[in-house]
Amino acid sequence: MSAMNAQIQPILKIGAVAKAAGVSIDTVRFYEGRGLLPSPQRSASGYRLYDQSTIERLNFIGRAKGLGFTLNEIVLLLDLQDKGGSKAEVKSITGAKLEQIERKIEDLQRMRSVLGKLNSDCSGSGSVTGCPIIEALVDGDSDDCCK
Amino acid sequence: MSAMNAQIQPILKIGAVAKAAGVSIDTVRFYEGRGLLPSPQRSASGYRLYDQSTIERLNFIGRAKGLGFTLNEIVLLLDLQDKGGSKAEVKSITGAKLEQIERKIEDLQRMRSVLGKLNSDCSGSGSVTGCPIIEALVDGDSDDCCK
DNA sequence: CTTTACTCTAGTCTAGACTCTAGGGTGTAT
DNA sequence: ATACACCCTAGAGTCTAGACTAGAGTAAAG
Repeated sequence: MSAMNAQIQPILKIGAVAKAAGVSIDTVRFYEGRGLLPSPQRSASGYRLYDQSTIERLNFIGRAKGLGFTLNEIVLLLDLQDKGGSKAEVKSITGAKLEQIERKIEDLQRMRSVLGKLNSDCSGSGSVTGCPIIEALVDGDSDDCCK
Repeated sequence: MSAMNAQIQPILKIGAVAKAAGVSIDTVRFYEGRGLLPSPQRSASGYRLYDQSTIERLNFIGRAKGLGFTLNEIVLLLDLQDKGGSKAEVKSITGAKLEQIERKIEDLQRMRSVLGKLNSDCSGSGSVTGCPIIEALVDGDSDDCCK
């Protein structure tokens, strides 16, 4: 009964999990060092041995990264999942991230509007003398935008 | 005639230019090493000596940074100004930056919309079990957004 | 048996923009 | 004379997210 269960989960080496999750082998080892993945079992010769759940965990990490979370934040998220946190804790992380994203969007929009205006003000022909872009940088017409 | 001119520009030491431009002394030295500032004159004892124009140059750098340019790009911009480039060269730098900013804004907006939806889907009370945010990360409902 | 593919550790390297450290010398006010 | 602020150099450290390397051992196929 217990002797058979040992074979139920397919045993994967690092190359296989990496490939299945679409990351590099280096990344898998790096995540282990950063605490995103637990230390795996090892074969007699020292090879890391994984099962399917590691692929899912790697996918979780990839999705969280895609939403803008840093690895440190992902560790927190994984911990909440592993150790059973509260929804409030999850929301406080995602809420903070959302605000961060919003602030960054606003910054970039300000940059875009200033730079877009300067860019269209500049004729694009002739020497740099009198270029409105350079002039703005020199004498500070763009200061309102810049911090 | 020429003997008098030597005193017209106030001579500033590094701490004074740094303070006037709102950057640290380290930053001034760092910019010198990176080629954003020319090697300044030195006093007999080796102190760096600057004049007003350095403060303006530091302000230029600060404004360009505020618009999203990297130090390497700012070197290019300063070179165009110093050595007299063309408006077209300036525009090619700012145009590329503008596109970069636009792409970044789009990325962030995608993140914001996915994360915002997840965040409002989550009640925020009770254990993490069944939290829509975690679930989305686990089973990939957010994959469309994530790259 | 040999080739090829895979894995191991440990450490270095990248970009970007600083920031800090150690161990000194200089300048001025009291 | 001495305290104190200021300045010098060279180089290392910080943060993020890995990529890459060397040198060595292991596994599977022909």
